[in-house]
Amino acid sequence: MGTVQAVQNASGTLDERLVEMALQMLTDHPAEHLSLRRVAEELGVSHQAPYVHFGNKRTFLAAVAGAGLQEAADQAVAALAVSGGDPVRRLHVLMAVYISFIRERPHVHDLAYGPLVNKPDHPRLQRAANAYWNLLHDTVAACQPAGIPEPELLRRCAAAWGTVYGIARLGALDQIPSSVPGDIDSLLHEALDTLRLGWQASGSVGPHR
Amino acid sequence: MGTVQAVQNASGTLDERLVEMALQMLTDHPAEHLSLRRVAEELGVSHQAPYVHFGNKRTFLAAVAGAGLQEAADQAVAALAVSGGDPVRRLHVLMAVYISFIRERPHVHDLAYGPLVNKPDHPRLQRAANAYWNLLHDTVAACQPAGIPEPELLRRCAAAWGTVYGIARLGALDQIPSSVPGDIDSLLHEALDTLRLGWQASGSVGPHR
DNA sequence: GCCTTAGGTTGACACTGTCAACAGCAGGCG
DNA sequence: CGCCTGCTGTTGACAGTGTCAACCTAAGGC
Repeated sequence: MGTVQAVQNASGTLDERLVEMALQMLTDHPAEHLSLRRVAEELGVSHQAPYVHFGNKRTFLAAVAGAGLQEAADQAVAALAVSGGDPVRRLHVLMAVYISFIRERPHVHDLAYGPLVNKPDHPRLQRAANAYWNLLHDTVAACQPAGIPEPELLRRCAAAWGTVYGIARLGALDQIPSSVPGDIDSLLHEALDTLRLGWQASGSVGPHR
Repeated sequence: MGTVQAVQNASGTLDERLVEMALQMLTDHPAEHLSLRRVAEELGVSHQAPYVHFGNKRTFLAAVAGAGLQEAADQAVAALAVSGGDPVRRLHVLMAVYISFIRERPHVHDLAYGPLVNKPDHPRLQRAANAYWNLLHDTVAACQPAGIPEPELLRRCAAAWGTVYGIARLGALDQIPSSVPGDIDSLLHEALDTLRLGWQASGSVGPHR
């Protein structure tokens, strides 16, 4: 059944279809349980087909991660495009999109930022990761006081990313004890606000608006 | 060679030795690449021995994660025991120990809090995770104003954990762009201080000292 | 003395990633 | 035209994996 539908949906070169199929499989199962052979079989090609195009599993997974991450970055861009001009609001929008990425496609996120692949494994992953980071950089920058030095800005980007990443991932992994009240979303936005308040309190001026 | 040394180091019941051997192997390689058969072989027993005691790989890994996490929790207790009475300092000590756990035994940490195992998979993991959380809870609590309601305290624990976890893990995975200046440690302590400042600014009173 | 049971072994199975060899088929060039 | 070269893909094999089933063996209880 799955095979038939997959074969019907034949468009683009084989390597693109392989990546797309893997991405589709990642909605249900984590990357650790993804088998090159099953991806090929689902597409009705031989078990060696992925190997022809990508050389080894790691490279293939990196290509899949790159495609998935680029998709997420595109969604973020789209969301930012309709979110008005207020910098703080834009930051929350970006983070909300990132969180929903982690929640809705956890296996893709884990793959892209996990230990299974490295950014140099495939140029596509490298590009997508850069795109996402630049998005974060620009959005955080708009929330900072005018004269903030670039090094400090970069450190705040990393801190904001780490905070959101950490809480969202712990939540997605169901590691936050059930005794903690409220949902992950509110926890996240609260933490982000706390971080901004802390910056304000420690740094020179308030947020730039 | 490895086998000989391992067999010489024969003490305790077989299930304990299996866990210890797996823990030892996790210093070099991630849990994904850990094979039940190689653990058994290294101990000079049959490939089915782990299966006799733990039933399946998941349960075995959960037992390994429990042992490793308990070890880390013990280290944290030891560090707190000699860190004086200042609550803020104690929080930083706890986080420093946690960070060094992530950095020095990343595969054990990833196993314990990653998707490969769940807490219910083995009582030992459940216990160790609870122990660590309680440690965090008490240490964070001591930094809060006297009358803070328990729900808010729990949320702050989760936020602090998520922040440290996120930054430390991104760092351990080498995901923080090299353009970000400074080392991960300073980034972490800074983020933790920023968080505390934010709590101070938002919450009613300052930290309890 | 026999039976039960826990601890451990052997052998098999399906599945995985990867390697090697081969097949069709396009295009370039004599 | 004939040949050759490279790309795209296949088939077959190999070692390694988790797991299942059957067997063995030694200790302890009745």
